[in-house]
Amino acid sequence: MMGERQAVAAFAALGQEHRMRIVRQLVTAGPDGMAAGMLAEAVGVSGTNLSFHVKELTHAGLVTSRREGRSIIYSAAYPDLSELIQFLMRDCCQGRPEVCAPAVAALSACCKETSRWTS
Amino acid sequence: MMGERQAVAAFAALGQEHRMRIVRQLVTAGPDGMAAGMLAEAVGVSGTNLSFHVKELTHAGLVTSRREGRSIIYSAAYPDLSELIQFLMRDCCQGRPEVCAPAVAALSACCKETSRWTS
DNA sequence: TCAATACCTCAATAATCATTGAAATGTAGA
DNA sequence: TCTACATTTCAATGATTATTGAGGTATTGA
Repeated sequence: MMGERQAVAAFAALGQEHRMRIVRQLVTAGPDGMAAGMLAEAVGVSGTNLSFHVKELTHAGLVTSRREGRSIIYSAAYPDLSELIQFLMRDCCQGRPEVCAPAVAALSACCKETSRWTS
Repeated sequence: MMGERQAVAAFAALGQEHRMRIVRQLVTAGPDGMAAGMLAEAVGVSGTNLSFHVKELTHAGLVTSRREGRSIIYSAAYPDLSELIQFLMRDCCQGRPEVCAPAVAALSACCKETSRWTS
């Protein structure tokens, strides 16, 4: 389960325009991920700069990588992203369920087709 | 609806140990909020420092304040927190519902007593 | 093995952020 | 009005963070 230290690191990582875009790009790209070059172009940063930000995201546990030929492929760390969300939710509910109720409602609608996941 | 700019600002605000604690403390404290002095002690920072961080959180839209006698009372901005969560959820679902399904499951369990909120 | 490609690491610089203490503001009660 | 109290503002300092360019490493195909 995700601790405060780790959650703070993850939020700090997401609190930067380019890193937020990188994560969103990778989440959209899906489990197959994207090569560094493509990702840099999509996000609009130099290769060097992408490398820096991706390393930050990797340390925060939000992104993983693998080599494939002469490319390095980055992917969103789906399980860790999910845990971060759960961390935020868990805290938001501390005695105040009315805070996250609208969020869970929106989420339920968004994920309706997978509502068979029930635990 | 929350935009990227605003979400980045909110995440950046949460990506700092003391600010994260301030927000959690206020969320736990409920809508009645907490006086600055109490909050500073609870979080473990000086009054001056609390003032700085609370201002950051206010700019990020995560905290609101009101004067009450000679105290200033801070409260969590529940609606904005909820929107931030929804922003994260919305993005996590872009074509990949399996990412947030575990989170929504955990959330549903946590907020079971308010499941009458259905939109 | 050579040259080209795709990325990364390192060091330096500029920019932003966190913390502190001193001084100012606004509020309440005598 | 005077004093105590709660909190903020300001200026200065040190600590992180972001970005860049130069040079390095791994992989591929000729």
